[in-house]
Parts: sequence; C-alpha cells; structure tokens
Amino acid sequence: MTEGGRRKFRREGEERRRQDLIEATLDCVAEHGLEGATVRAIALRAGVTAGLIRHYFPGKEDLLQAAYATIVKRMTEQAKAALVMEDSSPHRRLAAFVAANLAAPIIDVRIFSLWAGFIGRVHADPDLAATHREGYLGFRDEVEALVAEVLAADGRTATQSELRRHAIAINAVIDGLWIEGCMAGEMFGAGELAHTGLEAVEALLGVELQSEGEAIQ
Amino acid sequence: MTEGGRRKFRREGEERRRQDLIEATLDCVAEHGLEGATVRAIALRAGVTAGLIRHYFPGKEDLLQAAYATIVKRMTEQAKAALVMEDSSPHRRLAAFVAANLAAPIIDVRIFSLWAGFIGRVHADPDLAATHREGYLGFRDEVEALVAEVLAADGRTATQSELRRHAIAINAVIDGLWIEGCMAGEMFGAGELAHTGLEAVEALLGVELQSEGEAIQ
DNA sequence: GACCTTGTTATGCAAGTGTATAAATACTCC
DNA sequence: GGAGTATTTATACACTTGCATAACAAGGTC
Repeated sequence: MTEGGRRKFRREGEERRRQDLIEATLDCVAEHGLEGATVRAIALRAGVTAGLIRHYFPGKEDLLQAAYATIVKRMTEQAKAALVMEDSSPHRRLAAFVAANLAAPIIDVRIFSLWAGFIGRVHADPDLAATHREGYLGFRDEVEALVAEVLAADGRTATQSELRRHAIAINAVIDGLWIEGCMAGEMFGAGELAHTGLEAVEALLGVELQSEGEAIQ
Repeated sequence: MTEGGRRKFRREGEERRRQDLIEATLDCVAEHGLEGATVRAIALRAGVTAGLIRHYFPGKEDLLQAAYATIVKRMTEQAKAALVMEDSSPHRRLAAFVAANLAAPIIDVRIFSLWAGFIGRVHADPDLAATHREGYLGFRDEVEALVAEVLAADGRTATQSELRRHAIAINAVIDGLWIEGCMAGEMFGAGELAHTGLEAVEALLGVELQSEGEAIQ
C-alpha cells in the first residue's frame, strides 16, 4: 500500500457549491428521511468533505432550511409555470394549474420527505412557519384568483366568502391528492391523480374545465 | 447531602408499562419531532430509566413502530366512532363522518404533530409503510362504502372505478382540510372547515347530504 | 516562478445516541 | 418471614453526531 497523500480537489464557484450541497441534502432526505441527512452523508454525496459544509452554511440547520426554501420555491415556480404556458381561457389555465400540481415533478417523494420533515417543526419554529405560511397563502391566493376568472368567464357571480371557500376546498383536494401521490404513487395509474383532481375541481365549481375529448397534454 | 441510594421504584403490570412507554413516546414525538424521541427522553417522561425500554421492546425501532400503530389505530377508531352514533340514513352517516373528521378531537395540533413526525419516515421504513398503508386503505374503504350506500339510496348506479375515484377525491378533501385545520386552525371560523368539507363532498357526489335548514350537531 | 488568498481537507473533540450487562430491589409464593 | 423471580436501575461501551481548528493546496496576481 502506497502512502495515500492528501485528497485532490477542485475549487468550484461559490454558488455552484452551495447548490450542490443543497441538492445532495435533498437526495439524502429523499432516501433515508431527515435523519439520514447527516453532514457526513451529505458531504459524501456532494463529493466533498464534511467540514466544507460549515464553510458555506453557518450550521447544518441553515443548510436544511436552504434546502426547504429551495423546494418551496421550486414548487411554486413550477406550478405557476403551468399558468404562463396556458394563456388562453381561464378554464384552461385552471385545468393546467391543477394538472401540473398533480404530476411530476411536483409529485415527488423527495419533495414530500422534506416537506414532511419540516411540516412537523413548523409550529415550533417561527422562521419555518413564516416560510411555510408565505408559500401556502400564495398558493391559495393563486387558486382563488383562477377560480374568480373562471366563474367570471362563465358569467357567474360569487361572493367573497364563496370564492374563499372554493379556494380552500380546491386547495385541500390538491394537497390531499398530492400527498397520496407522493406517498403511494404506485397505487395510481399514470395521470390518474391529475384526472381525479380535474374532475373534482369541476364538480366543486360546477364548471366544465376541458372541452370533451380534449385530453390533458 | 446524604448519600443518595439507589432509586426506589414500583413494578407495574406489563401491559401498563408498555402503554406508558408508548404514550411517553407519543408525547416526545409530538413536542420535538421524531428526533426528540430519544430513549432517554422517552424514559424520563415515562418516569423510568432508559434501560427499561429494552426490557419491553427489542429495540427503539420497535417502540416507535408500536407508537405509530397506536396513533393510526386511534385516529381511524375516532373517525369510525362517528358512524355508529348515526345509524339513520346513509346521507346522514356520510355527513356525520365528514364532519367528525373536520372537528375536534380529530383536528388537533398534537395529533398533527405526531402524524407529521412519523409521515416523513414512512417511505424509508417498510414496517411503518405497512402500518400506514393499512390505516389509509381502511379509511378509504370506509369512505367508498359510505359513498356506495349514499348513491344506492338515491337510486344511482356507479361503476367500481367511479366509486374508487369518488373515494379518492373525498379522502383527499378531508385530508387537505384536516391538515389546514390542524396547522392553522385560527384561520378558520368555528365549524367552517366541517361546513366546507360537507359542501365539497356534496358537490363531488352531486348529492344533498343534509336537508336544508338542518345544522350539523 | 514566487506569493497570497481562501476554498478544501484532515483530524480531533465533546456531547449524545442506542444498546449490552450486571447489580439491586420489589413483589409473589410458600 | 424467607427464598425466588424477573422487573428495574445503574453503569459502561462503541458509535455517531455536529462543530472547531489547523494544515494544506488550488488558483489568481504580480
């Protein structure tokens, strides 16, 4: 055995390394849950030594928060991305929004694991609570706005409290289906969740979101 | 200070001790998440020394598993308790079921904390996954049976896959509203969640669950 | 090429983890 | 009351955790 010298390495850009570490964290959480995300496991996955984490983040907690913020941001961005692609009728936009939230990459066990890991801490950690609440209300407002457009386009009027209740219910359906999909995706056929979600929203609002014969995507 | 001798103790019955340990575990998980449930913390809470845990459970993992099974069972039992009280029409039973799941004591931050604490680990632990799946499918089957009864009473027919999709959607609504209620109960008025849930289920099935003017409970 | 900055590694540490083991004590049976 | 049993405590051990620190080297600058 030759005496192994010090390990060679490359200096990566700061932003790149941060992102790599965050991605490695997400991978670890996805595979073995939050408790599987130790600094050593994360570093190993990122192809780096453990100490480096502390060079980019004040502590492990901060890395986890950054990871959480990353997926929250990613999720809302992807959900909204479905909106700009569909700039036709309000009906189509709502349909696209619902469907996008009930398919990959938003239905993803990695995201769910992190979400679950953090969600339990939310009520004890003000910072997390703020991050979460922001994301949640933003999402619900988005739904409410979409619903308002759809109803208006159909010439229907709705009171503020009706709108609110519609948004709450639709949000609940999406959340519930999302959880089921993430936790037991293999129980559902391809596109079944999105289909179920669309049907549910149609029933909840009493509208037709997609013209008959028109498949999603 | 007199030399403190060995700590005094009482021998409790086996079943009692097991239950105490499980309850202590649930307390720990509820308060500080899964990572707060160390053998020492659990033992302290149960008024016992850490070593005793291994006398009643092969390992910590088994205690956690038992604790999770306990809470899953408790939740489903409480949900079903609303059914036996209402043995009148299928419509009323479904309504009672929905309402019961969206009010105290099922809407409760402690239960939610427990749920959240365990749920993130479910997909990484086959034992927990089995327990979860059992509870989830049991719940959904209950919903499906209720839906079938309601539709049958209205003289409507439904295919198996329609029933399945109804159950999935209703289950999702209840789950979603339950989460919202637990996490941010102060955002909703008294009974608002149950009301929203009932309206949603009515819309999803296209039925009238409560005769007009009839308030819940 | 020599120097300097700083990203990166290597090593160590104190605290906490689950578990193993033996001693001590409470309770049962006679 | 005394012996026996097995619940319970106490202690120790091996290991992991997050974090601190110092040595090192990669890449830019002159």
